[in-house]
Amino acid sequence: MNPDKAYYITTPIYYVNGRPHIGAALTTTCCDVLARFHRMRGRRSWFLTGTDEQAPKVVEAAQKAQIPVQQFVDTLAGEFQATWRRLHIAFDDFIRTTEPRHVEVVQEVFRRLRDRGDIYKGLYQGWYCVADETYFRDSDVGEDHLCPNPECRRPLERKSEECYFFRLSAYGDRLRQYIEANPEFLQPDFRRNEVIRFIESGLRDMNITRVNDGWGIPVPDDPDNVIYVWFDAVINYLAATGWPHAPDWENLWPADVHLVGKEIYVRFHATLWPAMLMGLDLPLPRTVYAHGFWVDAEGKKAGKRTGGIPHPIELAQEISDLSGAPFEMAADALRYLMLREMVFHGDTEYARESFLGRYNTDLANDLGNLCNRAVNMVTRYFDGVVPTPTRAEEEIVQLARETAQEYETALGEFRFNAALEAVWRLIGRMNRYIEEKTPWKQAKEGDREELAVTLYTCLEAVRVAATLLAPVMPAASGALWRQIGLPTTVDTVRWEEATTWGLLSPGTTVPAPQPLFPRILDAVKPDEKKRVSESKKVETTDQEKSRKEEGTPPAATGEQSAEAPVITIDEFMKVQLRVANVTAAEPVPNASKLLKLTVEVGEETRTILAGIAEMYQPEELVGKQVVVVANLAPRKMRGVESQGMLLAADVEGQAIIVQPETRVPSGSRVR
RNA sequence: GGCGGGGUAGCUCAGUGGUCAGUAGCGAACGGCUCAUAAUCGUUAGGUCGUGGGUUCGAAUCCCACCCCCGCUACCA
Repeated sequence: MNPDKAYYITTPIYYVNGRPHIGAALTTTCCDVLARFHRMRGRRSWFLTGTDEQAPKVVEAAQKAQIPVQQFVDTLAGEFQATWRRLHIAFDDFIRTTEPRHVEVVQEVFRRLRDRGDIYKGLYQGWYCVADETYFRDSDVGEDHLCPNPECRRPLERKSEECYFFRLSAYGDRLRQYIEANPEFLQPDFRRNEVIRFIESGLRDMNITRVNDGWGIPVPDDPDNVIYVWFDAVINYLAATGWPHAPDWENLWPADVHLVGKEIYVRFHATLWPAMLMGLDLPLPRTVYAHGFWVDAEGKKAGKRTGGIPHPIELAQEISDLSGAPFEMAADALRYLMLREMVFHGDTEYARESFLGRYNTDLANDLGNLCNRAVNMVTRYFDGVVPTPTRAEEEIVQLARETAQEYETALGEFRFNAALEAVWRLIGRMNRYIEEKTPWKQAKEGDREELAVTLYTCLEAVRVAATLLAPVMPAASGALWRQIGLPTTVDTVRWEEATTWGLLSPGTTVPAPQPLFPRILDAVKPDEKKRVSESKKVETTDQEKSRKEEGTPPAATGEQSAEAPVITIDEFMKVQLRVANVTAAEPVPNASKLLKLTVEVGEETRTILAGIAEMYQPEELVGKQVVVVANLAPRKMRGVESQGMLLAADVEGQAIIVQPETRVPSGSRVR
């Protein structure tokens, strides 16, 4: 193995269509923690993050904001970097897909794969959704030519064009073999199974270019086309190493970890990207790990109150405001809280009360107060000078050593919460230790020798805890070290300091004790006005191709009013709405949402399919009057032709049918 | 419907055949202590381990069926 090979870890590159959100903050913080951890252990580590700026959606967002595209992406890329800095994220490199170094490598990859026949030109016909950046086959698109994604439903563009395909279909077998031979490659385990099943279902060649409309990376020797966003995006991991010309690119590649959210895992990071690398004859990343999302309590038991999920900086600011802690400490608190609350492999409910509550219990009460009471007693009983212990408390020394081991193991398995729990077991033990030793009695009884042992042990334990926590809370660890009189900083700290007992020198002077994490006094009561009335699931990861949000930066959390275009009365009158009587209704086989209705529209009998099975029983519909679109082109679904469309109100995804206020003749025109 | 994940103490979860299900965290109750940020420590909370079968000397843990929840996906024209 290359002895100069760095520990290379990446986040996905984030879309610059809005500000960073807490999901991106989670991914990025996790990477930062791992990078810091490995650095602390003496291995060179290299942490890459960046922004994805080549997408058509970016152009859209810029236009909407009425800002030149380049300026738009510059601003947002700057905002990402600023956000990460404020959250103490020490990335080593920040790649932007508009940078020449990225563009050149994308084109080089394209050339190489084309030369070996893995990229070929073909004809693509289909519907394209700009918002989702996805093509749909004819069979997926209805007569209205709206995006089939139920949460998008924007108008599609018809595209019939020559474009390039990546021969993904050729890599299924090799991928499977590789995945099965390398259990570390895809994690967690159950995700690996999903990938294998996805591959078994048959990989299709992927269309990877589109017509050049002035934004995007031109196809080499064919500048009328630009490279499609996914193909482009994943290459950033390689581009940042300097491949293929930089002499030391192999000191970075292959990546040790690609950490991504689960939504971009199966199709892109676990299949497309590895297949591309195979085509380039490059080694695959050692591990690709998918984590889950934050979700809110929507759909859970009624009465559970939660708000929306705020932006990370705002959340840190709120913690700072409520507690009185400086922003840097609050930012570290947020880092801790995210990692401690997250069940990393799965989805986790975000609850404001839970975050703030844990701030108090874990950080203020357990850790902060432990440090405070220890330092306070040193000040009170030893004039602020670290006493000389006559012996070591073997049990505590042993526990500290075990804690470090557990922490190390857990981080190696991406179990951030378990790593932190281990540290808190040490902290909890120390609070108990103080109760057992009752140093205030030792002081009163003049047992200076035992008192020295007790307090020194406490300070040492705080030192070890601070060291273990340094990757997670770099600023807070610094504050803890300062509080016990040490000059240690996150830049100089080494892992061995966590596994070596007794590094704090007796005679050291400690500063006057101060609460590091001041308690939040009214955390229990949710702050009503702060609560953003919100809905649904708040996604949280990385580069969400499926993101529904508009590309505007502000924290506007309201519903996306899909600003309908104004139409004329003539246009409206093209739509023939008529009252119909439902004469029969039955479920459609193999469809959970569809009902097949037989309706009479005047003299005419029609079959209409409606997606209302979740709200209505067939029998309760018979005899009802409904409103249908009578002149809609027929469309087959589940093998049944629907001759019209039933009108229904969309209430959070549930369909409520529209009826005349009193009974009217069947066939009556509605307008 | 297909594929995947899950249903364990009030809440969040550990726990993949065997001392009576967890030393778990939060919340709650009671008690102790006073160095400390109304902090901390102790005790308590007696939960049909979703339901019904089966395998086994023995299952929360294996098998089958069913119910419910979540994710991806197909179907709401």
